[in-house]
Amino acid sequence: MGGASEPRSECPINAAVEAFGDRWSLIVLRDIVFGDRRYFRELQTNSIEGIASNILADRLKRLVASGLLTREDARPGQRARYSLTEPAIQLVPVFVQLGSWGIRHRPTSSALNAPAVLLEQGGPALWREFMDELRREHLGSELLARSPSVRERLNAAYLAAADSS
Amino acid sequence: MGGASEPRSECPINAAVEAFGDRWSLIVLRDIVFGDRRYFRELQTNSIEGIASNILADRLKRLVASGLLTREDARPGQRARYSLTEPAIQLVPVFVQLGSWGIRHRPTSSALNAPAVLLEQGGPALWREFMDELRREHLGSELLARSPSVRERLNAAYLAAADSS
DNA sequence: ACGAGCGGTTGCAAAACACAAGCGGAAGGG
DNA sequence: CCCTTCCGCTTGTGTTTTGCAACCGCTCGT
Repeated sequence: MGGASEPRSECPINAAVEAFGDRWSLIVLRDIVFGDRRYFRELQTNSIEGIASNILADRLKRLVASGLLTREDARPGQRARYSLTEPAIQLVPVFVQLGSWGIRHRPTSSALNAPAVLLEQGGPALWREFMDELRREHLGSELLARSPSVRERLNAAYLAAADSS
Repeated sequence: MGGASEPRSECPINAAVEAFGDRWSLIVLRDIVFGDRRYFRELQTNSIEGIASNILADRLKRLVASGLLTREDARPGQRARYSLTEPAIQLVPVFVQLGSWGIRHRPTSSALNAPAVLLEQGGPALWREFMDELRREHLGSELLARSPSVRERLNAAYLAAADSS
């Protein structure tokens, strides 16, 4: 379980696939990035896809091992918080493109689309703002300014779309 | 085997994960898009990750079933050509972001990086040009202009990087 | 008739996945 | 103290997917 076992190739796309190319890793990361879930139970019980606890435990371990998440302490029996690392935060553009593609080419819910639409329309400037926000929340320095956050706007778009549907 | 079995959710990101979120689908598509491989044996024997023939057969079937590829005829014993569909061509921005991420955050080969770097620097204008090129090659209308193609430039970049390493 | 090339299939073992149940530690209340 | 609740998982079971190697029927050029 310990180690990265020989990459299949040195292709950057293959590297990405090896890091999170399975049916759950991106879903977990999505819930942390967009859903602001940072604890095991939160991730499990609020999962719309219904992830099983053993799979979640395994993915969290792997994502920590591969440097996409960090796990903050917690002695047994206590809440352990997961945080995004800089590499994980830089997945935002990947998520945006995946979301844009999904909206265009698969049947999806307009409510769940709303955040993706907003990010697409906001363009790279909005992505960067969101990434800065994630850095503030996940990489120390939890202080700093408070204007309506990008995630709050994304959630507002979701709720508005959910209400009207 | 026939049908799309109930999506786990209507989230656009989940839709993308369900369509090609496994260890091989994106690799196969990458080889078709960037490597210009359109036949089974080409895909199998030139695969740098070494895909097994049964996995390749299964992925091609699935990608056809989910509308990302088309398979042109071929009675048994004859070459069957696979072509990208419009949804698959629109994965180019996804590939670009995955490649950018891989370069930045994983150990990769500078030769295999070169095309990704070029696409990143070229920006959306170059992506669109490449997508138009793919449309010409894969969606009928195989005619039209001939300036040095984007893929040729990507390959040139790869070869240059491979030589000097 | 023959060999090479074509797109696969088959069998088998190992790994990953899904589902349900349970577990030891910690925290809160009576 | 005891009891309940919540915490992050682990365990056990059966099913599905993967990886590896061998093999198959067909067609085409010679």
